Parts: sequence; structure tokens; C-alpha cells
Amino acid sequence: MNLWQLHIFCRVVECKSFSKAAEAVHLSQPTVSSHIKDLEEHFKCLLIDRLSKEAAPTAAGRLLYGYARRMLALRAEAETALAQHQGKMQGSIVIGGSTIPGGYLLPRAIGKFKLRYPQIRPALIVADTQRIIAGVVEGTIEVGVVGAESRDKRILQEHLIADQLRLIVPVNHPWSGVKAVLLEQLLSEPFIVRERGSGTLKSIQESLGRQGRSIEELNIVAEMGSTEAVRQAIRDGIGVSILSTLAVSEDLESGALKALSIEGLNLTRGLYITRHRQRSLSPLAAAFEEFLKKNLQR
Amino acid sequence: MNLWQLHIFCRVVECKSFSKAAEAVHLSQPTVSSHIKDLEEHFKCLLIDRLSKEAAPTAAGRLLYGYARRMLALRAEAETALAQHQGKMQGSIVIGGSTIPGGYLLPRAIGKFKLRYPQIRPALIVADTQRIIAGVVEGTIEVGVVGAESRDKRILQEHLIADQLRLIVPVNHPWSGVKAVLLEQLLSEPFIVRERGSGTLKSIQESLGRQGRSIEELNIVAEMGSTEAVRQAIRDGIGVSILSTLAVSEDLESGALKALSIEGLNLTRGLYITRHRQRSLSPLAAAFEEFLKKNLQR
DNA sequence: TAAAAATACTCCATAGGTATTTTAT
DNA sequence: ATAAAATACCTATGGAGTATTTTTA
Repeated sequence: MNLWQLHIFCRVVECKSFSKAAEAVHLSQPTVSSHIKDLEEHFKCLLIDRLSKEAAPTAAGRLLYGYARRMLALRAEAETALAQHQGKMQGSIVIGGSTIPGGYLLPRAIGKFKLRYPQIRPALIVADTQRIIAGVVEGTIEVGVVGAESRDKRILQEHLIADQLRLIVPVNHPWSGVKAVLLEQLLSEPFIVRERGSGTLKSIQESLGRQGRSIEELNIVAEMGSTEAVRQAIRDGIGVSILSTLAVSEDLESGALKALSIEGLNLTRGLYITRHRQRSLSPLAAAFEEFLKKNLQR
Repeated sequence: MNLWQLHIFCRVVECKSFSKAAEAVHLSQPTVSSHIKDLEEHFKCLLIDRLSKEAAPTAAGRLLYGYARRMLALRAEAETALAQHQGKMQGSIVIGGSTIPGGYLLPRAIGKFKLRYPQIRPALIVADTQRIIAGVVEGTIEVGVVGAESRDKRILQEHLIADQLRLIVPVNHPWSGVKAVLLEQLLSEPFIVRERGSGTLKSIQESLGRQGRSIEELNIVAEMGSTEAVRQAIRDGIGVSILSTLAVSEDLESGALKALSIEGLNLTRGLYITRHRQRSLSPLAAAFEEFLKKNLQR
């Protein structure tokens, strides 16, 4: 028994004729006969009375007809529902990301999402956390991913993934094979920092603060305007720095850079999926949020 | 899209794994993969997220899952409903028939009915109309077919088919090729009658009565105890008679006997399907009644 | 005799398999 | 390195056809 046979069966009942039904479903009459026979063998009972004048369903046939019609109606419903769903999954979606997620996490995620829904036109806005949150508040950004929690009542946030900040050193550095160092050891090491206002710098400052230390105690040898610049500087042996492992994942995989922990310093920070509390999400934005959670959240 | 693929799809959703689902439906994992792929191509969208940890339905997949479950539930319902129906269609059924229907109509009908429901044990009681109706009243007979209407309030009757009473003559008779004769011509013709009390005789008497004639005016040469005996007597050239065409259909087809009308004499009588007005019919008896109506009623 | 359904047969599309590769942890 | 899914490829069942026979009014 399958939907196709049930469809043929229903047509036979409605047309009161095998050959008429065959025409209606674009099959030959013997094919219709064999499908009805199949059904009758399956249910072990006659379903259609082959009367001389017309083909009429038996009691069992009428019983089946009711179920068959409902099943076929459900199939049609499913078809339209899925098509509607597809229809909603097109158009544009504006996604915001602060430096780290916007630079290293969202491009790949958006790429995969676009593969699933090729119809969409995604836009990624990369800016600092405050600007992204402002964009979400005013509605220019539907979904954001930022590295800090907001206290704004209009903002709804959910933890997405942990961003591991670790001490990054070049492969030829003495600490290259080391798992972890003491904070005291780091103080004398040439250290590269990001510009004031950087979220990463803020995280480092907070962590040091919790240990009663300050950024000023480090041996700062350079201040760079971007994560990329810091990465290059480390590779060039100018110094070491604390960076998101997301930003240097390629270097870590290839072995060009090494990541180590600093004893007693918790440098993990959360990345938060961020949206407006009241504003309703477009189906597309909802799907993207779900996509992120499913693919990244643990 | 078909029920089998939907079933596989549901199992994948429930097992959260292609290979587990494959095991559950006794298929290989690649076969499951290809069915899911089929569905996804059909709906032109991803239905299952192949996450590293588990397979989870997408939004579209969850939508489909709802419909699929309902369709599969309906299929299961249909299976049990049809099986139950079959279950009811067994056991015994007592059918009553007066001479003509009991002798010439019901045996073949019961044979065909038994072919449809091989599980049943039908019993046919042949007796005169009064006894059949009495049997229906007292409940020993579930369904009867008789050649007369009953005035009993407990009896429910429905016209089933017309029984054509016609003048039957042997093939070598002078009237053999004739379509109809006048009643006056018949009066002198050697005529065979059934015994007193026969339904057929009663019908003939009534018809003659409506024309202001009586049976006594006929040239009665013999009185026979059964329709079969009359039939043989006609074939043997003893005389002609008025018989149900049902009783001599074989002879009429083979050409051994001929049937003709009598001008101005309406010899048609109804055969009535007969059951108790209050007593509820067994599913089997109801099916038999319906079977008779569908196959004979016009 | 004509019309409808059943039967007989032939063919090919596809559901199923196994073996293997790819992918992601 | 492992486990799961995807891919490649082969086979055989059964769904489709046409031609014909059977059945019944």
C-alpha cells in the first residue's frame, strides 16, 4: 500500500470506472487494474465491485476511501506547507558581529547558511560591540553576535559559544612547547596590545584586574589597530600577545603559532547571540539564530 | 514522496541518526541516506541537519515530520479498520427464499457472495413466502427474498428486482417465433398449472382477475408440484404454462424453450428483499443485502 | 457484439544492496 | 583514529507499457 495506489484507488471510486480513472491519472487501464488488485491482496478483501454498469466500492472499499482521502489531503497540505516555508526563506537578512565573531566566526557560518538557503542575500556588519548592540536596538541589525553582555532592557541575549583567549607565541619562541606559564613570567615578556577600546583588550584588563594586576605592569612593546596586525607582529617575533584562538585557528593548525594558558588567569569570555527583546524575528533571522545555536552551541 | 520514505524520515528524526534509523527499519545506511536525499530533492530544501553529534530535523523537517506522523497514523488506522471489518465478515448467515428466488436467484448470488467472503457459512432456506416471512419475524432467517409484499408491521421490505412471468412454449410449438399472443388464443391451448398455494399460480390468478378472467377458463391439462416439473412437461410437449423467466433462463438461452407475452396481461411481479424492521442486521447480513441490491437491483 | 476489466508478456526505472570515500570530532 | 554519512556502482524487483482474452449486458 502506498500513496500512489491510494490515489489511483480514489480516482477509481470517483470515476466509477477503471478505464476512466486510468485516463485521469495518465495510466493504462491494466496498470490501474493491477494496482487495485495489489491493494485488494494487501487488505485480503475486495475493495471495488466490478458491476457490469459501473465500478462501485464495497463496504471495505468505502472504509479505505475515507482514510485514503484524508492521507492524500495531508500530503497536499504538507506540500503546500513546505513550499510556503521555502517561500519565507528568501530575501535579505542583516547580521551584526563584533570584531572576533564578525571576523572569524560569522563569515563561515553565513557561508554555510547561504548554502542551505541559496535564495537569501545575507549582509554582515562588523563593528564594535556597542555599535552592534545599537544597531540591534534601532532595528538595522536583526541578529548580532558580540563578546559582551549588555544591560540594555531592550536586548535579549543568549550564550552561544565560549571564546578562548590564550597567550599566543611564535613557533620558534622558548615557550613554544609549553602548556602554561605563570603570570609573573609574562610580565617581563615583550607584549603586543590592541588599541584602547578593543573588546579583547578590555577582557584582558578585566582578567588581570581580578588577579589584582593591571595591563600597565606588562612589558608592552607595540600597540596594534587590528587583530590581524597583532597576529602578524607575533609571527614576526616582535612579541607575544593574548588573542582569541578563533582568530589564529589556521596558524595553530598549521603550527606557525602556539597557544598556551596563563596559570590562574581565566581568559575565557562568552560570545552572545543578541537580538531585540520585543521586535519579532523574520523567519529567516529565526532560522539563522537556530542555525548558529545548532552548529556552534554546546 | 511516499509513505515508506516518510516512515524512514520519521525514524531518522526519532533516532537522531541515519544508521540507527537504518537498523530500525531494516535497511542499510546508504539506502536511508538516499531516501532522505530523495525527500530533500522533492521538497527542494534540507530536512535533516547532519550535525557532528546527531542528526536533527531543520525547521522544514519538523514541519514535514508533523504531517508524516499524521499520515502514518492514518495508514495504521486504515489497516486495523479494514482488518476489523474483515473480522466481522465471517460466521454464518441464514438466508431465506421463496420458491423462485430460492431456487433460481439466491443460489448463484450466495455463491458469488461466498467467493467474496470465503470465511462465511451461508445457509439457504427455501420455503413458501409465508414461511419465509414467519422465519424473518421470529429471527431464524436474517434476510429473505420473496415474491410478495407483506402487510406485517414487523417486516421491512424493499423491491429488489422484477420477476418476469411469461408464457413458455416448447421450441417446436406453433407460437415458437411469436412475440405475443392474445389471452383469447391461450384459452384453448393445453395449459399446465402449479398446485394450489403456489405463489406463481397466485400471481397468474391475480393477473387474470384484473382482466375479469379466471384460471378455470383455461384448458388445464396437468397440475404439477414444482416449477421443475412444469418445465419438463413443457419440454415434453404436454402443454404450455406461465413461468418465471428466471426458472427457465437456461432453456431460453439454449433455445429449448421460448418465452412470449400475453397481450394486455401484466405478469410482472416484484421480488422483495425482506427483513425484520426492528432487529438489527449482522454486518454480514447487511453486506449480503447490499450485495443483492448492487448486483440485481435496477 | 461491444465495452470494460482481466490476463499475459516485456521492459526499464528504481529501491535495495556492498564497497569505499569523505567528513568531522 | 574513529564513527557517521555520502558516494559509487551493481542487481533485481515491480511498475509501467502493449497486445490479447475474458466477461457481461
